Amino acid sequence: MNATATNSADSYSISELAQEFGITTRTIRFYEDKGLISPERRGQTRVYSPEDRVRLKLILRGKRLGFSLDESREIIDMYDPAHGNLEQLSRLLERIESKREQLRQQQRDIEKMLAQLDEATARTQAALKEHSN
Amino acid sequence: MNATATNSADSYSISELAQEFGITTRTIRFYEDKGLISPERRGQTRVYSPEDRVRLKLILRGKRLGFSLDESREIIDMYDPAHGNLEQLSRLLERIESKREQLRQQQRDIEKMLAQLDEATARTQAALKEHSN
DNA sequence: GTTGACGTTTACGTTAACGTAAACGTCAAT
DNA sequence: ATTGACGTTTACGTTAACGTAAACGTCAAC
Repeated sequence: MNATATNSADSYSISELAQEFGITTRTIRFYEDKGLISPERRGQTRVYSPEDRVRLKLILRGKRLGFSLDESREIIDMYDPAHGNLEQLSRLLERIESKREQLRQQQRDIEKMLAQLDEATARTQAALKEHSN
Repeated sequence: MNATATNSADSYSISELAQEFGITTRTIRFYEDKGLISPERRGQTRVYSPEDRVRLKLILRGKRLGFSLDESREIIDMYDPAHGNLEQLSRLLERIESKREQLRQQQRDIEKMLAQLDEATARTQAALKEHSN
């Protein structure tokens, strides 16, 4: 009943993660190629930490919002300890605010679309009533 | 001061729409190729109606939400008079509800991302304070 | 009458995000 | 010792959504 049967610490195999998130192992390796995840190696085999899992989660969440991998990478980079100098830090703040604005735009878009769908539902149900003549 | 200087009714040229929405004319023609817009022709020239403009708006809104052109087409199709038979109508209702669920998922994703960005802001500001030593 | 702004079609090029296949290693089970 | 499940690398293929260039028509302006 344990997801990491043979592993001592919290770690995952590539196929475990693939199955959990409904993606292929090829996809996960592709993300590694693009520098989004860097799992450890036990010999030649990839071993994923809980942090790696979180990164995957963030990537897929970004995907659902239509973000590119580069954009997701940006968001992930915003998460870890801002290690830069003062200028880098203020630019980071700007980028964060920029993302925030983008997300707010998406919220507005969603509201409008949901309203449209409400209307569509109404019209369709009306058309259905017409059919019951 | 009129957007449709030489036109009698409400209509737009391809470059007017391109400029208004910040896209290229090539993009608009591409959407036409894909069957998302079907402007009239005055001779060989495309003439866009207000309805065409709305369609464009919906497409671009979909884009901002990461929807493919096919998905946007679906949403647009949901808007016009549901002309089908009873079975088609109920399937339409299902598709609408499906889209609605997808949008709700996006709302949740956005909430979580915004929370992450809040944390990121806090950490970055903390790092900035460290710098003022 | 030619220049320039705007339009057209046709077609090849490009980038992102994987899919898919080949060819191979490894280890547990039969 | 061979089968099967899982892992690896390398590499070519694919789809979506345009970009870009070529080659041309049209119409008002100079």
